[in-house]
Amino acid sequence: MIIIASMNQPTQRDLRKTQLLEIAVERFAKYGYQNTKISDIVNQAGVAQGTFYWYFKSKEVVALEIIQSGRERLLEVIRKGYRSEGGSVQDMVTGSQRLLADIFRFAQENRYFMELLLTGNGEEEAIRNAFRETRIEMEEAFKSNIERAMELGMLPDTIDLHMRAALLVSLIEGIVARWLFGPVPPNSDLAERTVEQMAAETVRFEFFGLLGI
Amino acid sequence: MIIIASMNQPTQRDLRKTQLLEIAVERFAKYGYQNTKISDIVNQAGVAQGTFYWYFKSKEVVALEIIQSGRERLLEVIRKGYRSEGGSVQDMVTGSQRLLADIFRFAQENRYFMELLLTGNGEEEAIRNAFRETRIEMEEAFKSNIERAMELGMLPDTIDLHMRAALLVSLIEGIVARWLFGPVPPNSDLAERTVEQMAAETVRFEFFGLLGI
Amino acid sequence: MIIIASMNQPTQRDLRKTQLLEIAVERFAKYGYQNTKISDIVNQAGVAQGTFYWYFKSKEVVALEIIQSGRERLLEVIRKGYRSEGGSVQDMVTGSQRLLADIFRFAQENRYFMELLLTGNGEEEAIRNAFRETRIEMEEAFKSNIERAMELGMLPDTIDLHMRAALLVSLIEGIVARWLFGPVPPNSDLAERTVEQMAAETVRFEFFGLLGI
Amino acid sequence: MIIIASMNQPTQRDLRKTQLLEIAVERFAKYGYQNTKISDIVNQAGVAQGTFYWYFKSKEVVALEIIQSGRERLLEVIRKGYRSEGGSVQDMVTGSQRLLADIFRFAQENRYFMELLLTGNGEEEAIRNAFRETRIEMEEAFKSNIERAMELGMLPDTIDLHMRAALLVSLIEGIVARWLFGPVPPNSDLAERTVEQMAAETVRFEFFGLLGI
DNA sequence: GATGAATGAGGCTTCATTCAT
DNA sequence: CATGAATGAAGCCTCATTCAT
Repeated sequence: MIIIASMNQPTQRDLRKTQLLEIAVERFAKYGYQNTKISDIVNQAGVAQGTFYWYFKSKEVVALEIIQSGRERLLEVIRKGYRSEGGSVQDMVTGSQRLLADIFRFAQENRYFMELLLTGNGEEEAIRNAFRETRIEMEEAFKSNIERAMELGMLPDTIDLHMRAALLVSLIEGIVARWLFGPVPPNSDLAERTVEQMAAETVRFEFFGLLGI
Repeated sequence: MIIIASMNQPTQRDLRKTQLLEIAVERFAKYGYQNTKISDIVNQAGVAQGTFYWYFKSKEVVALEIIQSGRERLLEVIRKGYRSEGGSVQDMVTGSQRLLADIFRFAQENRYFMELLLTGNGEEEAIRNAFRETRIEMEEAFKSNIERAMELGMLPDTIDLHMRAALLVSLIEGIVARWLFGPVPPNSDLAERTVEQMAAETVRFEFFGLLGI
Repeated sequence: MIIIASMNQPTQRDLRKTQLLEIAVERFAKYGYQNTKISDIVNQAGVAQGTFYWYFKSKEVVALEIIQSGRERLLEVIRKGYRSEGGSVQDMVTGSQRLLADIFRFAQENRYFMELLLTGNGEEEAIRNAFRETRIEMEEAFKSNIERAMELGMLPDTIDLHMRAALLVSLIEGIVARWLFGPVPPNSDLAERTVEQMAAETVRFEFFGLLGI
Repeated sequence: MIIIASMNQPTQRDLRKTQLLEIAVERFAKYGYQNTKISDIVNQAGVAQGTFYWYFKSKEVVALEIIQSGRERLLEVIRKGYRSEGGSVQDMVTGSQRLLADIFRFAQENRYFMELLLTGNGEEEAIRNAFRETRIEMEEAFKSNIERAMELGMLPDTIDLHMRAALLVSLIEGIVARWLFGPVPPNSDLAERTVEQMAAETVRFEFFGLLGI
């Protein structure tokens, strides 16, 4: 779901633009950027080829608009994440679980954007960079959360900050990707899980590892 | 390094084929499958365009050969991994650390293949599938290791098997990708780590999570 | 300056049409007919794309209107040129100089039209023809002037009429083009000349050539 | 006629390239750069569209190659022009007539290139510039010839150097254009003239003007 | 084995023109 | 009168693949 900022009624123009963006993000995610032809998009939208260019300067800028919009919304979810000031370990776990649930929910509601973000690659330089930056910002957001927890003495310093952030984001990105887009082994039931189950199991691994309680 | 099976001396033909494969895997990884033109490959190799087609039926089969060769070698590394029959938790951790180190070393020595495997996407159906299958096989290999450990009572059953395997492979894939290919935040020192450091820190997170010893 | 024929006050409609014509002639001259997009014209005029088609049936007719209007005014200047009946050589030179000055002045005041006329080419058939015809009419006007002078015995018949007319018009067209639109060599001071200087020097060459007095 | 530099036998490659260049220059001259489609060129040559791009990077570079090649050959003709050191007026006239004949002959043998050079306009920036530069160089070549003659006292200094050069080149360019490409008035016999006639009549006007001997 | 010229389908984009409001 | 969204034909160029030599 892509939202066009506007105070009140979306105009006819907004609607058409949104339609094209949604078709684009879906096809980019499903078939890849390069395998998505402008003609595919406009055919699905039921408009002429030229119409696309009334709304977007080029194929590349559609992709960039999609990323830009998704990036902002995703980072907002993460940043309003941990707000906890001190508290017990249990508080931290609960807070983390809530954050993970928010992220998983966002991913579920923006599955094509997330699929693009997590698996997109091999496209033009500018697009590649937009993705990289988004993922870095995401990692930075988590890193500052972890940093705060370490300063409050809530986390041991057996593993260093950068590594922890990298491990944590790896975990989240990987599990979201598997949950929503696969690849998943034949008889795995991963795809059936709810947001809450995903959050609960992930947070347990996050804090306690394989040996966890 | 791509190896052509042949009983003895590699022939002239093998050498040229290997050269083309190596150039291809590097470019596929660096620029993506679709952004790699046959003309790029042959130019870099210093041969004529037509020569490529003497060695490969099509662009697609080069990719498939690359995946096939890498898949076999990677799975071998993983499968000869845990061999431990029972033993203490410490034994399990040590075994796991050794396995991780093997995987990291393999990734380092086959960085273009790994980059393709972990970040490749958006290419033709057949190639997409080959990657998916490889990653599933990888997850299955880990799953059977975890299963054995759970049967031996070495791991609590607070998290179910599939989820555990998914989380574990997410962790490994994500951290390898960040370590070798990025994206990595500006002042992260991740890229400088040795195989052994990576293995030690990852295994700690694997077993004990963020709160780990 | 393009003038729309109308008995009294120019209406709002005339003004808008004039504005569009002026923008069009300027851009046609500066960038060429084909490089001038309707969207460029309407953007510069600050109106919508569709508005253009309320005033003109097509892009081509704008060009034709421009040529038509310019052609009439230019020919009028030339035709009211030599009126001299007999007289001395000096009279002829003076008359010719006055005519040249008129032409140069017209060119200065209608520089975009003149640029189009003298350098325009490569556009659609109809437009090409309109230009050709205009230039032929121009040459015919000069030819009849020369003819009269030859009949009156004021010019020797060493060079034939057609050739003389062609040479004369070549001279005028070429020098106007260089004076107003270039290309002009780096340190040439041609562009700074006034109408009167241009006329004086050109008429001297016209009558006496390189060796002239 | 476009010539590819090569020591001996033109290769198959040279022949094809020459063929495409010749078709291109002809169509550019006849219909204009923008009205010439790559498909027109390749159809006329009887090859596939893609073949064009085996020889030229783009439509623009064909035009530039054409100009470059023509420019060099034209300037060579002009520069080896006046060689006369002093001498009588008659020598100067004779020399000039020979030079004009050379230029006219070149124009006749390279009519499409000349048509492009003299009437081409309205195309892409780079092409426009290439033409401008060529014409400036041409004027410079004439200017240095005139300058020498003035230094030797063979020409009066009633008209200044720049103006003289501009007038002279206007004359030549204009008369060549009319002779070979028109526009020419209905019953003009200009087009039938031989190189020698053209040179004789032009040189007379050049030195003596309308009143000339 | 190897070359490099040739092919041709197909993609992205432009832009004059039309049309409902 | 005016708007601006929509159209669709067409052009340039790319590139995997083929093929004669």
